[in-house]
Amino acid sequence: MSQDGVGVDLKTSLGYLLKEASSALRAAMEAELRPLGMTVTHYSCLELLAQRPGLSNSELARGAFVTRQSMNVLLQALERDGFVTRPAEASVGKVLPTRLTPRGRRSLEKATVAVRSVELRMLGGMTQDEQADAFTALQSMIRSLQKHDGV
Amino acid sequence: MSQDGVGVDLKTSLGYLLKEASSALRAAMEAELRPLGMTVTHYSCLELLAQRPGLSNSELARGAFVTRQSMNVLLQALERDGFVTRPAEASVGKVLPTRLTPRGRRSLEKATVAVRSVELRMLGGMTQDEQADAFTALQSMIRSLQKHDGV
DNA sequence: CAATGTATGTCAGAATACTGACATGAGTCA
DNA sequence: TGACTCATGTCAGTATTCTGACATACATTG
Repeated sequence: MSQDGVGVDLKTSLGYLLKEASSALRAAMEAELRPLGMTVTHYSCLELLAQRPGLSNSELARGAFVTRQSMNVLLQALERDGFVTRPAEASVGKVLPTRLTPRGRRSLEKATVAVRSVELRMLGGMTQDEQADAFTALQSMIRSLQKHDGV
Repeated sequence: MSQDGVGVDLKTSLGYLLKEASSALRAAMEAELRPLGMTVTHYSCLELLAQRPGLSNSELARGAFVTRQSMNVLLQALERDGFVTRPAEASVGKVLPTRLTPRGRRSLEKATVAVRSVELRMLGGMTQDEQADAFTALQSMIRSLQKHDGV
């Protein structure tokens, strides 16, 4: 467990730290959602739909950071289990707007409480200013990374 | 694509932003590593070994944020392809210290250049102070999240 | 010394996400 | 109008990671 400074120290890399924080957050969320029989992607999908009803499969995929193929199988399962509904045919184009059912909304409510506790715990040791700094820093990173490849 | 503020705005959630940044970073890294025939986990493993030779399978798994089972299959592939070596038997306990081969080191060098360019791009739009703020903020989040479950 | 707890390496099966590919609908432009 | 580009939904197969389980090795504790 000793640290021999051969080359770059991973612990000084913002990229590594970013991955570590994201991984810790995901693990904490999964631990909270597991008792509810929900995965993080599952929850993300429902939360997105609650905030923006009528999102399409592709839009949900982008919002949950998975491929549209992955989101598609998830949506089929959610539809089969009665958490969401999609029209059988598209009214315009091929886009099928998705909406939460009452059951989906109830399921989401419990999950939201659990997830919010995780986020609050994560922010617990930070001042308001530190949170604001982190916010702008993360936005800056995202912007820089997206600049290069596409979009 | 319009934003109706139904409930919590995901764009104001630090957790969501964290996931977005991490996802963008991973995507950018994968885009750079793909031409080299390498995945992010693959690269992480090699980088960890370069910095701390002799790490065990479990230690590598924790460092790369995957399970030790996942790291095990990766190590078997890396060993088969001659990038790393592990002793046939443990000298103490069950721990098998892993080391890079010259071939593994050469492979890592190319990858490091690619990955470093991504990290530099990510930090491009930030001042030194902003980077320091982000660093402490991320560390704070990690600490808070780890406090609750284990360790 | 024996019992317990913790950590490791590994195998097997299941869950999840991915890449590749195709057809369809909408917008653009000559 | 017709050719082209782009985005979407979806199917199929592959790849990766995970969970569960087991045997083993060390440390601790009575």
